[in-house]
Amino acid sequence: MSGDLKTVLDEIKRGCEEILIAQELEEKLASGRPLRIKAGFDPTAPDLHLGHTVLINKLYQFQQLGHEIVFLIGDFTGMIGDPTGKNVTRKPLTREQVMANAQSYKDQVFKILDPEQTTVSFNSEWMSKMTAQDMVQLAARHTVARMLERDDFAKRYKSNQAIAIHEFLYPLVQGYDSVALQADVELGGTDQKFNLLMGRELQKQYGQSPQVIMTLPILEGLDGVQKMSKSLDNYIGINEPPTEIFGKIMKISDDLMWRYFELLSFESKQQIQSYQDAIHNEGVNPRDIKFKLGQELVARFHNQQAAVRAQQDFIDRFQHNQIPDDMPEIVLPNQSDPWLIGSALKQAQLVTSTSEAIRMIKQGAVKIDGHKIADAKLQLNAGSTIVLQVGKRKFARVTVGER
RNA sequence: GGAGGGGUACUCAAGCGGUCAACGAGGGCAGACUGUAAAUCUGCUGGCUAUGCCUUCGUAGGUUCGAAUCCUACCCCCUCCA
Repeated sequence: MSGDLKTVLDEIKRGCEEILIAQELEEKLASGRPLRIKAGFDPTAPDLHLGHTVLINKLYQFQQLGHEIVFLIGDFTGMIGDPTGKNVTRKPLTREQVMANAQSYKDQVFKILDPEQTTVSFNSEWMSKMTAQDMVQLAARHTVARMLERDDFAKRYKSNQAIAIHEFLYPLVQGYDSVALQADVELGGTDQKFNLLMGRELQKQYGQSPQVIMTLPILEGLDGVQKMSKSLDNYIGINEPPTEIFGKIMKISDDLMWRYFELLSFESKQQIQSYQDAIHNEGVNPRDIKFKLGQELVARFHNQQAAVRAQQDFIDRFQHNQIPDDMPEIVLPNQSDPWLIGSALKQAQLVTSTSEAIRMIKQGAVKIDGHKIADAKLQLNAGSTIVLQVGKRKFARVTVGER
């Protein structure tokens, strides 16, 4: 194996949980022809966060090496619903909905992927042409025993929970997609392993060279423990504003930073290693390395200029304790009684209730124009404009109404 | 169909007639320390122009001066038996 190929392989394997079969991947890469790399996605409306981009980054890597990416939207499989034990058959989305969601995917993933080298396809293209006979023949290629090897099926079967027959079709259809696409490699999350292997099996039976499967880990969220998800509110959305992305990156722990470097950064492994060395050997502040990660990600989802600004904003605000330039502008309506600080904070949405406002004041978290206040019954001067601050991050410029 | 057990704040989980806006833990928020990191320490963690008032312990009634706590009905969850 040439040294060059070895470096390529190293980067391809980076971050992967499992590659089956690694040997075959090496052979396919060594052949020199562009490979077809498949990854499947739900047809539901996407709202991508960094966790989702782990997989997309891997696709991008392949793309950089000149391979063909097939971004497969499972509009047909979406009707079935990936078996979880609770899912019933989902309502099929209308064509319009599918197309709208597909567009939304494109808007998001093309912040990473090169549209020129990406084929977006829908599995209804071939699946909806199948006759009942075709479907039966496809089903005939697999046994119930094999299906029951899948973890969640096995569990449910053992505990006497219902498994509807159509649930078996999900892996079959997903697997058949690989046949239809003649995929060389399929990427997926670790939870997709069974389905990915199904593709291999079916390809063998259809006389194709079986795809290599690569599973990628579920990214930990900002807490460093649980998986990144919107519902746990430990995520960084790729559509978030630059200062948010940058700020959230700065908030992660040092340990998690390296994990993010491995899975999210396009820096080479050597480069990342050199960062670690710099911290350990030269006493470089890890914060400054974190800056690089923040910069890279903001630049990816916005642009280089925004990245520089986000960092400067961060430095101004937190290292120099400056009040930021842009913040929500709130006008408190005129009223006969003077505005009390508690209601004003609530009105400005810096707290959710006046009770919370009073608690915050007691804890010394509230500042007016940068000066800490202690009086929970403070009255604001009618007609004045002030900057209210709660904690380190929440600001609002407030104009107090006349009496 | 029968027999038990249980539903308490964001989550888990005490409380089993007044001192309960409800122990404790986790999470979250804030303060200190920092590098807005982690770890650690401290405080807070129903609402309200607020030494008081209002609403909350599955739902609806009832007993009582007074109920998360007792009674009745209903709904939901779990376990065992058939």
